[in-house]
Amino acid sequence: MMDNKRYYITTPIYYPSGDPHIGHCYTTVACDSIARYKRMQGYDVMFLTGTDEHGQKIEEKAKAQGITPKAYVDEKVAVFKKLWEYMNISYDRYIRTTDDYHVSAVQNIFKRLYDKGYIYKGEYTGKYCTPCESFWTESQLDENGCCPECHREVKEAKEEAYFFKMSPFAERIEKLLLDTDYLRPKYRAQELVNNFIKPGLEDLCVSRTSFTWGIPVTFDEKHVVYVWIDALSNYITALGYENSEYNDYSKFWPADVHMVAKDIMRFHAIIWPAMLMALEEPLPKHLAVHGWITFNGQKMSKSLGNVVDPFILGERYSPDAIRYHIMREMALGADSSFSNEIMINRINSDLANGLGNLVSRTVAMVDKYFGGTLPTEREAGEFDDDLIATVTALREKTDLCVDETRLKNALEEIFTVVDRANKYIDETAPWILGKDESKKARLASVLYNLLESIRVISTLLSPFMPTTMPKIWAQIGADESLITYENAGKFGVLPENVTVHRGEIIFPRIDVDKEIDELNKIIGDNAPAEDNDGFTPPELASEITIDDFAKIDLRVAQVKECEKVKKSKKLLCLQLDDGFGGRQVVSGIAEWYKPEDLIGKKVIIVANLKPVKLCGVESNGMICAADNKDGGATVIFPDQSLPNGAKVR
RNA sequence: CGCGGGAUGGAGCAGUUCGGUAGCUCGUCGGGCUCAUAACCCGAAGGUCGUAGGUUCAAAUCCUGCUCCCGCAACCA
Repeated sequence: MMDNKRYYITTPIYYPSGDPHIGHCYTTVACDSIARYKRMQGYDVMFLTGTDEHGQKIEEKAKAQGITPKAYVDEKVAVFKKLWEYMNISYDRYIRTTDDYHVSAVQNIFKRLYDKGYIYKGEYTGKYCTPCESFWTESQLDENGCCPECHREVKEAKEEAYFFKMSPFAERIEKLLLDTDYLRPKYRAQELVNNFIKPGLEDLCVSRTSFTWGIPVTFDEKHVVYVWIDALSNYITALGYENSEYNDYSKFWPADVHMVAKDIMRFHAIIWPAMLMALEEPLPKHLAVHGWITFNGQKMSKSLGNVVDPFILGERYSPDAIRYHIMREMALGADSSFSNEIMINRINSDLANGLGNLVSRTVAMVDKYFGGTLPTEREAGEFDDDLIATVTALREKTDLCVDETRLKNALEEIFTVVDRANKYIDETAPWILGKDESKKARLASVLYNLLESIRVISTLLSPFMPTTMPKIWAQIGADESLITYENAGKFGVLPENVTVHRGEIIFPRIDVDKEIDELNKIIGDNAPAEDNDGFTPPELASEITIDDFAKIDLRVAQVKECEKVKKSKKLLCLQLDDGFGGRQVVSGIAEWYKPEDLIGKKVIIVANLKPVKLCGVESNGMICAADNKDGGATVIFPDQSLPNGAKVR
């Protein structure tokens, strides 16, 4: 029987190209809460987290700091681990993709897939910058279509690379997504199938020769294993798959839950199952996808200066309050907006006013009316049954929510009971009972029922707030041996003559206005130094000669017609009078300009740009625009009196 | 017509599978209480359930058109 009680849950392995922020906390805290809950239920839990430490970006970051990639990641990993310690994350194992056992395991996996014929050698085509010896994808190129590093021209080039065959698994993956409850929330499945599987699964490029900070392919030393196989296999190598460092694979695989944010859903929903299918290994049971934490409605980003530093918040409100807020706001699949105001209001209303105050007033009454120790005489009353029924039914409800990774709902259920208990105090009015010597037994019953309610609530809450709940147990006089999952389903566990210990206020109330001011100040201080009213000019491109400039033919032209390109959000299609009989240009400015804003206006165009097709529409040239400080673009409008076709120099 | 999700009192959400009194949290207002962290309890106001039609005795819920938002993809010369 006990053999079945195993639970394996993972966070993604994070990419340590910067310091961790509250977004990393989100996934990790969720997993930690589930892991703790499962342990409480008696499961043998494996909770894995770690870091994905290879790749070009790390290589570059390290180079910029003049240190080795390993030294760079060592430093970052220390910060991650410090944060997890601070947030009281109870991971059982921490995997680093630079760990020796992982490296050799990945090499073995790569070789196995090669031997099975699922990996083959092919050619990778992309944009190549000769001076930098680097390949770039279209989207990495700079605004002129040049190398993002040196801003010189790139050319189409090919390099040999290894590819992983995805197509043999398309049908099985489609079934996995549509017909099983693998993906949570499931409504994302249709989108994945339509976008990636129906058009035909493309083979995946799984090796690179353009950088060296990676796991070498054993049978072809020029190549390093690209992120997919390296990173995704962490979930099994950490259990000892293809290595002898650990020996838990047969015990814990398949995983019960992989928790990920939506930006990496695709890899976990399609590529990871395909890899496992190729290896002929069982598939994980669930992939739980959550949204991002947005800050005041915007996605958090360093350049906006709105990255929330968990250490700062934790210092002010305690890590448990942060944990609570994150989990309480988190809905599976959807983004959760984070703002200082929402967080503080939540902490105040739920933790301070609701739970904290319930503990405080209950303990205070036991103190006041009985000197801290309840007498053993009891007298039942009319509201008891309802309270007891609500409390004893709670465990089953939270069990269900946790199993379905709906942590928000689990917390909602628990706080419904907090409210019920607060109401019970009003219903029974202990302060009136306290004035009547003959009602002492009834009063003792009321207070005992409250202590028991608090015991159950705090037990079930302890996976979510592991630091604070023991403080509550101490106050209500609950010996920790009584704090068990078993007892969370029962009423009447505390000794009849329980003694309480009034202590510090568990969740202090926060002054909203004052705190928001101070937080804004802190966040302001953390934001990058701003000049130009928030606009930071990009670095200058490398020097060119007048001859180089002469290669660019800039002309004045007038917009004759303009319309949105259908199937595109950002493109406008413009018919221009360029003084040479007209031309059609497509420009990515639809987000900032309506067609009617532009008709009749003169603009400056790059007239000798090679034509391209965008979204199927031909574009002959480009319209000059400047980045504005809102992150948008502002078209450069020359004087309306200039003739069409006039050269700009 | 690329794919998918959504629009419900001031804010954030549930309800839509299998039509039948529109519910929750926060906020606002009024009342109560005093054990407690100016906390707690009760009550009230506030919604043409995006829009236009259709089916029905009855539609937030089913069907059709439209508008707007979001995500994915594409693309952003």
